[in-house]
Parts: sequence; C-alpha cells; structure tokens
Amino acid sequence: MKTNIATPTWGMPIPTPEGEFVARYSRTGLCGLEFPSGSKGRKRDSGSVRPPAQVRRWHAIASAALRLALVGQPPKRLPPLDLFAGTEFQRRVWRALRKIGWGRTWSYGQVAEAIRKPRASRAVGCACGANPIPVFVPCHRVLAANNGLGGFSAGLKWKRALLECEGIRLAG
DNA sequence: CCCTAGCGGTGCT
DNA sequence: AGCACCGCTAGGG
Repeated sequence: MKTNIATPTWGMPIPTPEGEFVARYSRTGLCGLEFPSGSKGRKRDSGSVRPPAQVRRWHAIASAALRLALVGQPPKRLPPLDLFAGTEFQRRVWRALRKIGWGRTWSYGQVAEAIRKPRASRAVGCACGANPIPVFVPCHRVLAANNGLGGFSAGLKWKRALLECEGIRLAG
C-alpha cells in the first residue's frame, strides 16, 4: 500500500553532455530524476520561487554525482534520497538495488531473493520500472537471468549506456 | 529459436 | 472481489 501523501517538490535541471536531466527534490531529499526528454524538455518549474538553500546544496551534490556517473566514475557523494513514495514492496526492492555495487549486476531473480521473496522476480521488474531515481538507485544493474538485458523505462539505449559507463559488458 | 505455464504486485473496475 | 497488465523464470519442444 502506498503510504505517503503528495508533497510539493522542486524540479531543477542538470545539464550534461548527454542532455538536460531534471532532478526533483522534496523536503527530505532527492525524490526523482528524469532523463533528458527528447523534445526540449521543460519539465522544470521555471517560474517558481527559488528553492531553499538546502535544496540548492543537494542539487549541487546530485549534479556532480550525475556528471561523474556519466563519465564512468562512481559518485563520491549523494544527496539524501527520498524513496518514501511507493509501496512497501517497491521500497524493499529499491533498497536492495542500492546494495548492488558499482560495475556489478544482479538478475531480477537475485533481487527477489535478496528481499526474501524468491518467486517475485517478475514483480521485481515492475518495481524497478517504478524506480523514481534511476542511475542513483541503480535499476540498470539488474539484468534478466538468461543473459538478457531486461527492460528499462527510459529506454534500453540508456540502460546500455549506463552499463557501459560502469564497464559492464553484456553477453552477446 | 520458440512456446507455455506459473509466478507476485499493482492499478484499474 | 475480479482481472489484465508486466523490466521474469524454468522447463520443454
């Protein structure tokens, strides 16, 4: 069951060589990361008030971390992650994802085992798809069991790119 | 390669 | 309550 209520968020752009990401912040931390939208994304709130100092600090950390990740280096620091939006199951999956080390991969089934729901691999895939903070919550490190790539909500192109950043080579 | 059955969570009626 | 999705998996042609 979903527990939390909608909280106001700030959306702030992160320009990168790969395009402009958008980070979203709640009052407890980074709560979302959006990939560059093909059509000149303007999802950030351009007209709204200046975010509080703490949000700006988090954003500086997140921006640096993302840019590092995109050039193949593990981020040194992350802002606090607000992963509260989601069901109990999804939160368990997202927490497990954060234990997958840089440059490593698990299968959906292994994630299912890690959260002690060994037969829920398919549901794990759905929870990965609902991950609000891709890259930092590394759902891209989860692959299908038979050397398959699995899916990726932002498109498999991005999944491949992120894996390549980490030096992960895919079978076939 | 293909197909099938079984699976668990989620979001609709 | 029921039902139709799914970023899955194992097993069998």
